[in-house]
Amino acid sequence: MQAVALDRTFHALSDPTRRAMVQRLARGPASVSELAKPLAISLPAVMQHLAVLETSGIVRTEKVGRVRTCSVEPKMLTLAERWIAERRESWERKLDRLADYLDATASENDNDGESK
Amino acid sequence: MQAVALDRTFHALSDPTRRAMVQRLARGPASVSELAKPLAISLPAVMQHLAVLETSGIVRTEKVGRVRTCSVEPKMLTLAERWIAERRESWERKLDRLADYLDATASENDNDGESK
DNA sequence: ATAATACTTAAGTACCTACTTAAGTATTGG
DNA sequence: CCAATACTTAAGTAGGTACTTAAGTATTAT
Repeated sequence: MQAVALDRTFHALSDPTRRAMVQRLARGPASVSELAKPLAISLPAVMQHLAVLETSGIVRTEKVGRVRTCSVEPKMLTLAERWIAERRESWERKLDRLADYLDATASENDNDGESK
Repeated sequence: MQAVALDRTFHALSDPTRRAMVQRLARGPASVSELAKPLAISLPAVMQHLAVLETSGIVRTEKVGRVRTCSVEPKMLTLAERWIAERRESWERKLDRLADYLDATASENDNDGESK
């Protein structure tokens, strides 16, 4: 099962600083210090957030020379997105069937009719 | 901004027990004890998870007599789903533009041609 | 070679989470 | 009425999270 992957992905996205980092990276790759620049926290704190994002699989990083370049890895985003979408759609189908049933019941009452 | 709502929603979804509860509720409303039955934790623990889901807005509950009935509230699911989808799509558009650019560069090298 | 840059590691602190057991409060069936 | 049911509240505990500052280690520019 992929439960642990979802745990990590949703946990990673539950922090506003990490979401800001993902938002920045959605525009394209960035170094750690570029990522840190708009944030009002220390660089080690940024590193810790980055580790959470990387462990979850949302972000991939590669170090060349002294610069670590970070980029989005969309697979995990897609996994999380689909988990939500599937439950939401299941719920909405349920609602639709209920509406259909209520409509059917209402017209039965309208003409007091039964098939057969 | 809706940052706090996203914090709470993603946090709520980051726990496997809470996701199991959402999954059950996606099939239709349930009482607290129905929700608790398949889970290997105490009822107070289930209540605490339920409080997290309710505070996040993912689940709505209503008490009638001694039974509290829980159901999915899809608005917050949609909000979270769209947050992910927008960043993923932004990243994918970026990749597409890069691919286009590389294609264009490649054909320039093929025929060494420039328009005009 | 020296110094600036770009991270990285370590260690400590204040809160937050998920869980437990024990003891409650309403409702409802016999 | 009395007891079973369905939750609810309270309090405690073990472990996790998000930060901090201080002190590193590589790389690159002068």
